[in-house]
Amino acid sequence: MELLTIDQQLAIIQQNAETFIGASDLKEKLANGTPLRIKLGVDPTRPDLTFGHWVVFNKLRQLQALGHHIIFVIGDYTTRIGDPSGRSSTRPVLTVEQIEANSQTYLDQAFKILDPQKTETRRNSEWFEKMSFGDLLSLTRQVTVAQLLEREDFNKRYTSKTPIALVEFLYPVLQAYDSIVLQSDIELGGADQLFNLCLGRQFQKCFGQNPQAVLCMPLLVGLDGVKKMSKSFGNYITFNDTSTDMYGKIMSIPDNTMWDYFKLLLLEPTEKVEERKKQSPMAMKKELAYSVVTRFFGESIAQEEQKHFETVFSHNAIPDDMPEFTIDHFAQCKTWVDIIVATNLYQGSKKELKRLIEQGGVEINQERISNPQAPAQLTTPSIVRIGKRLFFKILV
RNA sequence: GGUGGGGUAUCCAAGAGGCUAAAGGACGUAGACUGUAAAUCUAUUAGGAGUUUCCUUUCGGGGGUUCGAAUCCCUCCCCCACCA
Repeated sequence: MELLTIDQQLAIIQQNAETFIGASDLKEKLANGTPLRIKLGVDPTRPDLTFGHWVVFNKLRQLQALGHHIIFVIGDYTTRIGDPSGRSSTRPVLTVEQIEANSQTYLDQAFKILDPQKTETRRNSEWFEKMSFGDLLSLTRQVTVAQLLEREDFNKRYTSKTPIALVEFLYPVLQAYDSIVLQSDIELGGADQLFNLCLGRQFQKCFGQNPQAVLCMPLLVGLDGVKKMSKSFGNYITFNDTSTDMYGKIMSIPDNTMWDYFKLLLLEPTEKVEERKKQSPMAMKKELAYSVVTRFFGESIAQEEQKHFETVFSHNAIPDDMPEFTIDHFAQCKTWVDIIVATNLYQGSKKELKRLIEQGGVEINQERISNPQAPAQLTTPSIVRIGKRLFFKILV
């Protein structure tokens, strides 16, 4: 890696990036030869990391491979405010306990991609707990309200008369302060973080530091193929999904969105992706799903999932493996609805289930049932299929 | 602090005493067609039951008027705008 020229390094840094600011500062620093301090902050607002995070983590790994020092910041303190980026309303507040629990799982999950040996982990409560009000005042002096209102999300909310809490204005200020504390040379983030990251740059200048470069990665499009992948839209894949879900979710994305996944998640070069666009989309998507599952679970599980997918969806057949449930008090369960509910394998209300049956969404031993009231004939082990993908076996 | 306008299901949004479990979208789910893609069409979208009907919960919270309230009255909470 020492053999790479500065320009080559810059090229790697910028690969796939949506925005890159501060190249000239960075060149100087690279010329010095000391490893750069790379900061990525994540707010533990939810229990799981999504593939959206994967995009940024990939970049961290790339930078790490160049010999730079990465700092993974858990925004446990900033989460108490709630990042307003891209939001149309104030975030709900989390309890300190929830934040702590999320922080823990974030770390566990992040190291599925990042190398724990080479990552410095920090929590920003470390410095914000100690920060004085005076410190905060001197920070807030450096930003103007006009500047904040120029941000698209704030602007929209302001003009549409949606409330903006004062703390939300403070959020970017705190995030920027992180950069000062950590003396970061590059801050990484999603494209929606542009403002926050730039503010860090601005603040570092105010405090006499050499300003950080800003590196925004594109936002990964979600499973719906329209909106960015996000927990709040429910269009996401998490690091903690089962292999089956991971494979299945990828197969359900619209064709046009899979190219981004190849590029941003698997880091395939553009030429290769262009080549893929000429191939059968179905085959390509299977490759994508296969590679992703391999990445998280290994090759043999990926093979299983591929087989499972082909059995269930391509051949519309019954999979080999499925949960089994023994029903010992059959006498009390007169209908299929009762039996299915008794298994606890179906999430949802009874009413929903009845509706599903009426609409032809439930099969018993490959036979569609249509009357939720009809008594169940349960004399032999039966295979229940609900919707397209939920299978289980009832033993007597 | 003053004046005015608001809070309806996951979201947007109608309704202004009974026909309202609450129009219409969006999202979601299931089915058809397919490649678990897109597009399109259909159904459905509070919970429970003895299921062509009944019960419970729901229109910001609480209380009241009425045979009957999302709709009227009282009170509390919250939001928005304009003026200061």
